[in-house]
Amino acid sequence: MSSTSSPGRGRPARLDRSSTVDTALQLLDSLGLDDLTMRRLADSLGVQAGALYRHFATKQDLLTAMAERMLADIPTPRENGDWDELLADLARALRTALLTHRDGARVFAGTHSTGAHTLRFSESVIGVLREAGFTDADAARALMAVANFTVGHTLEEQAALRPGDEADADPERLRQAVESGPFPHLVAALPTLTGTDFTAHFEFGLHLLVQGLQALDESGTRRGPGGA
Amino acid sequence: MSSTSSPGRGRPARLDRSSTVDTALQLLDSLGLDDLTMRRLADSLGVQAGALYRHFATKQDLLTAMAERMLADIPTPRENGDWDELLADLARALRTALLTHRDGARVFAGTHSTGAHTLRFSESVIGVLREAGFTDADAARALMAVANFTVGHTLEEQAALRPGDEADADPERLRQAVESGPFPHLVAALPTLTGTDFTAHFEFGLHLLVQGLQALDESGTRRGPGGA
DNA sequence: ACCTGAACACCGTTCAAGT
DNA sequence: ACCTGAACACCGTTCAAGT
Repeated sequence: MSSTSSPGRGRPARLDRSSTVDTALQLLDSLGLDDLTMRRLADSLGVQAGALYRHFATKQDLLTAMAERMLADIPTPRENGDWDELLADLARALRTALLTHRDGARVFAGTHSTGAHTLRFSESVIGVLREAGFTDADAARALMAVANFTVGHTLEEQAALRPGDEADADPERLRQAVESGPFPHLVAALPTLTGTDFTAHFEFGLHLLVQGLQALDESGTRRGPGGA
Repeated sequence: MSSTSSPGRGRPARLDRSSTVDTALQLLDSLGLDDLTMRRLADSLGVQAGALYRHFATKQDLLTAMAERMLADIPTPRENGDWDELLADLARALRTALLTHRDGARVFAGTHSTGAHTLRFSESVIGVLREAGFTDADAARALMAVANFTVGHTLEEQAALRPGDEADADPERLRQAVESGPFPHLVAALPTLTGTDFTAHFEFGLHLLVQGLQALDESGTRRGPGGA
């Protein structure tokens, strides 16, 4: 809204990290990660490619800043609420954040931001779990499990929605391969495997993880009934 | 052992897909994915880069064949045994297969093989679950959840073990970022988060997924006690 | 201080021509 | 049939020189 730069219009553009990341994310959406080059980004900014290196040490540094930016809008969890719903909402917010940009999961998976947004997300997940009574170690490992599942899932989801024109070169090749071999169980599962309700797939896996944590909670914490 | 090619020795090497994939995987281990180029692979095979395109349509095609090969040694599950242990063993075998090659998870995540080894793995997972009484759809979604978690985890594991010299530029930067901000929960979780017992991390997440499936099994199947 | 111009050392891929 | 040689259209990154 009140951005100080109008990238791509005026010729003698002055760069800064923030508006460069903005433009890079727009370019990511229109070109995809494979075609997002330092030279094309420089063009979009009205600048020579070398100029980018005053602000980002490497392309990897740029990608890390883009990944960090992607998590900017993930909200902090409510103060009240059950831990299992708060945790699920954080996982959903992460998936949504990655889905917001083309190849978002691939950018995120290829980087390791230690920026404020990324840390705030981790703090939220671990906070929800520690305040629910989980061990420091269990909270940390639950964060990793949920984040790794979410990234893995979204990587698949965005890969499945990528190619050619409308939907499916992949499902058809898979179907043919499965049906021409000794894979009876796969044949039965094929309708679901090639289905495109990725939200349902994600919710299934997320539910398993949350259920697993509930089992751990009950076996470890020894709560009396009706505890406030 | 009885390989028909001696890549890198004789000059007028004849190429074929199988031995080219062998050499590519060796090169992957020594150079890493970012430095594995068609030209370097061609050099290793004593051939010009263009010659590779008689056997692989694109580099992506080569990478898919490499991913497929990585799963070659994953065994079929025993006929007897509890479904939860069989499932966990398949997940462990997938992680091990990806860990066997440098950047293995990155290669695998970037491809979509429909080859025999990949299909056999999927068939095994779905078979274990369907024979345990799970729905076709639940078995399919459980496969996706377990595979996505395993790939996501191994991506992180191999990324953490990559860089510079021995261990940690990353953990130190993370520690400093966490401790210089308002992240009390993260501080408490930091020892576990920066810990290097990736097997323990993996087993934790895997346990959550299996527990979740057990809960689903019990709520859905309505088993009497002691059923054989 | 920040950007340009130009270069360095590469890429994936294609394709006529050789054998 | 399969590979060579050479090219095409690019890359990420560096750095003296300009302003």
